[in-house]
Amino acid sequence: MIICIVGPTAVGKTKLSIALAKIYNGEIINADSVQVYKGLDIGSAKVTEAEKEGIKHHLLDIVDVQDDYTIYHYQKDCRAKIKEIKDSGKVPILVGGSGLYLKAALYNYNLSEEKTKDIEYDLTNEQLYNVVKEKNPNIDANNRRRLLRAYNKIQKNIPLENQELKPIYDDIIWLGLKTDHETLYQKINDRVDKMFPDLIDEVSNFYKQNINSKALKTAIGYKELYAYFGQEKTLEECISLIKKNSRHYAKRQYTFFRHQLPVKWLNTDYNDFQKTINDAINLIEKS
RNA sequence: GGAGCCGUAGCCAAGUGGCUAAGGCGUGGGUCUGCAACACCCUGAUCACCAGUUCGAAUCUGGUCGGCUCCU
Repeated sequence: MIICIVGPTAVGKTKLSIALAKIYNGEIINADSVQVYKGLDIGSAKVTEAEKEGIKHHLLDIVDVQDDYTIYHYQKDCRAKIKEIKDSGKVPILVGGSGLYLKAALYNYNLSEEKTKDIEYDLTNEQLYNVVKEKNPNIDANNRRRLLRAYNKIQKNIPLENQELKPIYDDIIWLGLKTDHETLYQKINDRVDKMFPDLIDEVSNFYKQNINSKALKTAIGYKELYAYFGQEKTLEECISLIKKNSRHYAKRQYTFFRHQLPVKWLNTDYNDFQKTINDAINLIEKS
């Protein structure tokens, strides 16, 4: 059995995962693209030692912020951890909001290490699209990043994958935590407010060292504060931007989990979390 | 009581007689086989109300309602 707990940011995944780990003799594998980095603790809402309650956690703090970690690395690391935990007779519990990371780890994505990054070509989107559509007619004609990705592959003679995607394990239980939008948005706002002022220290440390890695340029809570330290925005503007970006992110997460993965949903009951845990157990027992 | 300004989508806002009322933000809905906390797409209007002028009105005129500023 592999349990996957997904859902938007701030919905209570961490809490549920600890409870289930205790019940099912599980160990937790992080499935969050930011929490793999060392030092990105507050902004990514990483579990604290106290919150872990002695449950073993994997794939947290495994890379330095200046290094780039991608879906390829996650696929490899996560599969290794699943095997390791299963071999020890325990239940792997994957927890996180990075949908593509989970899908890559658990589905038959055919990834291999790429030494070089995609290069920019002096071509318009339309020109790229005209080449790429021959191999992948479904590609989004406006999405330059994905067009470039496909174009680079074509230039390097790497075939564009088109085999059917399916899970590589047959014992995955997908649990999705959700709550109504109003409550969730309130939770997100509260969570962001509580990150301050500590988050400022966390980020200024990296800013002073002039680190501009992928993680810091893309993670919510970090990229916004860089604009504050760069004096492009006031702190107040940054905070509301962090909240806004978190809300947008939560919305995209819902969409991804709803449509890309066979998730069984349950509601978070903030007043009686034991009820949420029981609901989760019921879903697991039925599977 | 008098004078002036204003009323366009949830918010901001362009348009001041003529194609189908710009745009931004938010909201909602999506896409996804390698940067995924990424990138991208879709989404809305009895132009305050009523009457008039006109071939044609958000735009001009009158009235009503509402708001703001100033004067007494």
